[in-house]
Amino acid sequence: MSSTLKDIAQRTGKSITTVSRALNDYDDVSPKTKALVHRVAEELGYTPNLLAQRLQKHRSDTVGLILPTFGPRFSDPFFSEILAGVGNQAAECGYDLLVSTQAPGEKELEVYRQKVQGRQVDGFIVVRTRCHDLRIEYLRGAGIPFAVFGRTAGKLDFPFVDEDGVYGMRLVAEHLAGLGHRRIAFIAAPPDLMFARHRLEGLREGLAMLGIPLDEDLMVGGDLTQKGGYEQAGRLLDRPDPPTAIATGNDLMALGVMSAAQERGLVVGSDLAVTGFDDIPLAEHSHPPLTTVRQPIYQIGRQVCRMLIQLIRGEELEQQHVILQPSLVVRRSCGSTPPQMSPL
Amino acid sequence: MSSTLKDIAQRTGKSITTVSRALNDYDDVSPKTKALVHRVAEELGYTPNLLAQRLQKHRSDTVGLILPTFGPRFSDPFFSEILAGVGNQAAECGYDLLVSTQAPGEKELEVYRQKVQGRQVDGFIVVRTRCHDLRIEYLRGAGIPFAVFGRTAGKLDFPFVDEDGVYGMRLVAEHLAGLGHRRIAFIAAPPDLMFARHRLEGLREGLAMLGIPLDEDLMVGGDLTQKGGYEQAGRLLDRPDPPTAIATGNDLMALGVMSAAQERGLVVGSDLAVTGFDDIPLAEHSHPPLTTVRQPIYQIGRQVCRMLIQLIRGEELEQQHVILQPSLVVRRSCGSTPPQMSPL
DNA sequence: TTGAAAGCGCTAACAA
DNA sequence: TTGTTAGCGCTTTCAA
Repeated sequence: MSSTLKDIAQRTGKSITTVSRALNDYDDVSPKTKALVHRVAEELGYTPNLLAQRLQKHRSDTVGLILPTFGPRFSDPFFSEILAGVGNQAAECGYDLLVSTQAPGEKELEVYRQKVQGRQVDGFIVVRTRCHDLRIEYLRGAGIPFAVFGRTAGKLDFPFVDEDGVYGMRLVAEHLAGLGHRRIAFIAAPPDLMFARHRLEGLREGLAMLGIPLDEDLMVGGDLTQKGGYEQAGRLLDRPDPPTAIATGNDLMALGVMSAAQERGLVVGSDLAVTGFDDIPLAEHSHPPLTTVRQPIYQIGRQVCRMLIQLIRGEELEQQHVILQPSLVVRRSCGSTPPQMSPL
Repeated sequence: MSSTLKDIAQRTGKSITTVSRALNDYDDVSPKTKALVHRVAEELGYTPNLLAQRLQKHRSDTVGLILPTFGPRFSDPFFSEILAGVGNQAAECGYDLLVSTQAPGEKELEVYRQKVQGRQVDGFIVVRTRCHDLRIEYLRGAGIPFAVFGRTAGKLDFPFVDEDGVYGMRLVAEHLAGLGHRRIAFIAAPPDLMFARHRLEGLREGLAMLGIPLDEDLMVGGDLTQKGGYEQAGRLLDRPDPPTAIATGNDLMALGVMSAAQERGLVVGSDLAVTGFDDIPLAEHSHPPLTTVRQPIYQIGRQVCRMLIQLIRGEELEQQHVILQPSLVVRRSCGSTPPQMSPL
């Protein structure tokens, strides 16, 4: 059914070696032979057995990506976009993408180990970093190439791309303050996630710089889901002294916040300001459209993947560390006039 | 850095063969030798080279999944859930998952071919079927195992799992009719997708059975995105004779419909009924919570993957064709009282 | 310009 | 119970 070099060798009367070299376009093969070999290869529908090639070359031409996800009802746009970015970049460079989903915890490192030891991947992409990230420690120790989306609290001696979450949330703080808000709540992302820390820090700094008092009771934790945002917002809004603005650590939670507010008869944009972070596609067409901080996840995915491949190939990295400046996307969830006439 | 059978053989003074058999727990190896080999393997941190194993075994222990996605701003919860389902099932069975994203079109089959010919995968999962699906024709012709989420308009001589979209939309029709709606619009999914056809058919049948006239002008096409739903709903609502209910071919579009309605000052649930299809996580916490048809995507992903693996292993399939009955999830977007007290 | 031979790391048939 | 031999499909010295 599937032909090999041997088949071509037999048909052409050449040796396997010659066939191999002809196919790989070595210049020590006569043009005539090359043409012959190529023709026969075509006829036979030859495709190299990548497994064999890889065994011999000691590379898998595959990058690994393990999505740190929880449970069956998993549907974080962040992962979709990062996957598309990494996947497309890998494909363009001729690499395969090996994907796994594995919740953070005990078994997580085992999966990394297994893929590394079994030589199934040439390198890893790590996404959604934790402050102390065992995955990174493991990969560093294993001496295998890896590139990271995000930073950690420890030594940043690895290649990464990250967005400047501190700056992003400072923009939010300024925006809300500029609109006159003084009681600002924040539904943060889980504190073990590094980006959560940055975003929280950015908000704190921003408010401090503007001289706006910060009520610790209004700083609550969230789980990144719409449901989580909904629940936390409910609690915040049901307080005797509810906030006038609720900022969140990601868009999904912001959508939940809006639902909770609307359920209570509040008009988002006038009775309550809401902001998100990420600018997922859903943010643009929510009601009202969500004011948020734009993080080009897809592009970051591509860039991290490109970094990794350069690393694998032993090329010099143009930049070892990339920190992107996010921008505020003002829509209508804070009641300010959006820059465009219509959200479309 | 990484040890091989040879290393263990040298250290133990045994032959490579014996080591291999000891490690694979053959019963023609003395317990003593086994123990020795295992100990040394442990010491050396031995992990088999999967590439070598696979070459020799003529299997890749990998299943392929190519997400038929469009463009960079890709974020369809459908894909996230199917990915999680397939991925988890594959992992449980000891299979790797090779993922690609590739928009439908010219180059699509090339990607399938490449993975098949290169022996990179033992089989494929096909998702989001088209009425005439070239991917399926190719795989059928290539004689490689595959299992499908969805059906086609052609001969159903392949293993698949699908949901009964006709039935699902009939439930929607009944629900809306029961609430008194007579002018019902439908924003369909792209007509080349098989599930789109089923759902449209279900709505038509349902309305016909109930004796409700169907206005062809209210049957419009959508692109599965929230934005698409938003735009189409805008047109429908701006008509001189707008519908009182808008059903959609998937949840994402329904969310867009709600935005468009709310932007026009309509109250979803009283001024306008909206329904979706899929029951993605977002549907539960939208505002108002979305009445939709529940399709257990994650579970289907698992099941399709299990099927494929059985096929690969040459096991008998319990069922070649599975069609699941979806159920209506009544929330508040149609104004009916939800069955529970609160959406939580 | 070409081919023989070795080897990547592993498994399996066959002998001993 | 163990080792020898061969081979998966490919690439790469090294000689011819």
